[in-house]
Amino acid sequence: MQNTLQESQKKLAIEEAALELFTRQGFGSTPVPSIAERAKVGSGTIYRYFESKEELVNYIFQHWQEQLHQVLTENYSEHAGSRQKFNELWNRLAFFQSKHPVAFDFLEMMYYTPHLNKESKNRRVRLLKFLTQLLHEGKDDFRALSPDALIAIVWGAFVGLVRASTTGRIKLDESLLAQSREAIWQAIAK
Amino acid sequence: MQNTLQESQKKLAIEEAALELFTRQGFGSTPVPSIAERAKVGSGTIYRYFESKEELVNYIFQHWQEQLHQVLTENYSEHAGSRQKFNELWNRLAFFQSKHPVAFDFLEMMYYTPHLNKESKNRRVRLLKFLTQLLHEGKDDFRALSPDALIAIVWGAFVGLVRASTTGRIKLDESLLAQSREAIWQAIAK
Amino acid sequence: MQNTLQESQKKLAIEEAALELFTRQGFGSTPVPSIAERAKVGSGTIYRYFESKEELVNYIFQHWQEQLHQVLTENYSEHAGSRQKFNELWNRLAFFQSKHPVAFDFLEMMYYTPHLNKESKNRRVRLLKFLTQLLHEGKDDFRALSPDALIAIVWGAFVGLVRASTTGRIKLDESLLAQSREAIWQAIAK
Amino acid sequence: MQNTLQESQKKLAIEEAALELFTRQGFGSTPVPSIAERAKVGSGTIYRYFESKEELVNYIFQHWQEQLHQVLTENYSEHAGSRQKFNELWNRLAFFQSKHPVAFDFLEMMYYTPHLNKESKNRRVRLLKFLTQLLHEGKDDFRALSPDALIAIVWGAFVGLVRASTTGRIKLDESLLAQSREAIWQAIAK
DNA sequence: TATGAATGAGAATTCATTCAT
DNA sequence: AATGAATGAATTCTCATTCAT
Repeated sequence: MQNTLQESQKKLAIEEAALELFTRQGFGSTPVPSIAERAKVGSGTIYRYFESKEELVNYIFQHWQEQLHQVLTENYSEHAGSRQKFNELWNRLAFFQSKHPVAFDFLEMMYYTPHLNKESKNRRVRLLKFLTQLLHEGKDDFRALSPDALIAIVWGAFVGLVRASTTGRIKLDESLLAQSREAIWQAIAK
Repeated sequence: MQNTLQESQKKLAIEEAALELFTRQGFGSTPVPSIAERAKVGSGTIYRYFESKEELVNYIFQHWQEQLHQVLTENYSEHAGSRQKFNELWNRLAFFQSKHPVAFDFLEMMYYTPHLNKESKNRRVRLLKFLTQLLHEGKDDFRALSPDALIAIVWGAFVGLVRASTTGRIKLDESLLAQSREAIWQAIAK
Repeated sequence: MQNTLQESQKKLAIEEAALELFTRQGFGSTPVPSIAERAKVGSGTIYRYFESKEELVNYIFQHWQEQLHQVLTENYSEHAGSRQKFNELWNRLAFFQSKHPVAFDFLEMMYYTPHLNKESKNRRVRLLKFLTQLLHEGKDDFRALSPDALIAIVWGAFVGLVRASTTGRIKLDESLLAQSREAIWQAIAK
Repeated sequence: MQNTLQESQKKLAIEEAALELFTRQGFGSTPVPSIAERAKVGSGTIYRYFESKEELVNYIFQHWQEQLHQVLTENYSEHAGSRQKFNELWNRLAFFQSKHPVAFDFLEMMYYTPHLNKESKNRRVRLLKFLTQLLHEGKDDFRALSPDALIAIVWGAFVGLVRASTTGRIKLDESLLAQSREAIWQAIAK
């Protein structure tokens, strides 16, 4: 059985179940046996793939952080203007969130947690650095705020919309996404 | 011992310790005895004041949500314009966050958790309704987005800045606060 | 305040509450604070009168065993016949049980428990010895069984009737008491 | 491992240990870990088989009540006379008690306890109903007392003998059993 | 490789007892 | 004398992890 290119079905089921439960209940309130049950595997099986619950949560974090990284960074058109780059970024963020809403919440929730190890935190930092660089390149087009502050505003606003959608206060559809993209652009543009 | 006007010192110490630890480690990863230790009380003492760990977390949530509510809602000038109202709101948010940074993080983190009961969630909703109403009153001055969406953007951006500050990426001082207030205004203003 | 002849009201309230709760729930399932609550005293007060929960249960046992002893042994007519003595014994047992049903159950329940100390067990033995002697005196009138066996039968049958009455299967009134006295006499008489 | 016909060895060891300790010390004075220790299992194991300590005690009660029921009710000869039926009942009671002395004490002790649930109490009532019916069938041969009263007397006397044997006051051998059977017959026979 | 029964350390909670008032 | 808040050891129960099959 080819296990090089393709992860074991069981391992995937475990990751999927853990992602769901960690996100819904938090790391500390999620028993390993309940992950096993949801993944339809024995709880011993989890320990064939992951050394511990901590390793599991870090693995998942890194996996999805990587996915997010790829979506946000791949194939950026070099000669696009700041506005286009921003639109692109916003759209990709929305794309990722819509494809993987639970993973997005998970990443957002776990990053401020003591359960992540150095490497996991680094992965996040790496993405932030890319975004910083992106904004830095067009800095003349942006409000006189540090790239980090601009990113905090954009990212935070997006997360705010996602949360409001999760709690049912808004419906985050194409139209709202486009309108809010325009709104946030106004916030950061010079 | 005067216990009428003043909450028991022990109870306050417990609330304080629990706030800190829940925020730092999460509800499920915080053992009751560690709260007791930090509060410098016996662990049995916690159960004299709170029926369970769940009751404790809800009590703290409701207490701070109430504080936040007061800060954000008290004494609004009726005849202020939208811009002034927005500035006021932002400033108050910043004021509360700077006075009670841990409590702010706690509220932000716990609201999306299954550990809160109905009443706790209601308290949050009540605040959101107030903000909705505030924006609705000046709706002609705002971008054509639902009040809920506008709030999500403003609140989210603010939280984003706080988070970036917590992780050390930015320094959230008076100046940055003022600049970002201006930025977000541009996002929501018509 | 005279405390020599008369026990403190508080002490009596504690004994009364403990008797009730120990009997209903068992020694190990009765918290000291719940005794205090029922006795309407502070839980510290219990420890002014009794060194420990164990001392309390033994005190109560000895107290009621003493009462039972007195009722069953006082003023026996020397020149009564065996039948009359038996009737007298049965009637006194019934009298005590009807006056102090909870105490009777308590004594019956606690005697087979490891919570009683030597002295408490001795008190019971002393009563059994008296009864043995009583039966021994009239041994020619009784079935050829050891006094201990006869006592076991009589006492057991009485307890059986009390239990059936407690669970509501029978009504232990004068008439039934008299009839069963006659029945048991037939069991032990020669 | 064949687990269809045979209960798990561990479960049996737990039941056995709990039966012993509950009987000796009472429900409330028996810590779960001490049951585990006696059963030579980890204390967590107990909770794999029983949801709680309460469920454990009820399970054991129902199990042994069932055994007692079978012994006392199986294969009664339809055309036996009252005297023979009574002898049979007494002998079976003695048989069960001699085979399972601890279980007999346990049943006797627990029935008057608030730790049993409805179903457990019902099991006992079912047996009493059977006995009532048995006595009712031969009611012309018995003293003019309600079947429930007669049962209370017989059962109580038997328990009295068992208790006296437990405390070492008598030796409950074949001969004494036969003699006391005759004695009790005299108590209940017309 | 996969399982899930078993474990015991650790979690939440209770309670016998103490002690400051 | 009386209280009841406070305590921490003990109790019930959970769960991360192991291991025999």
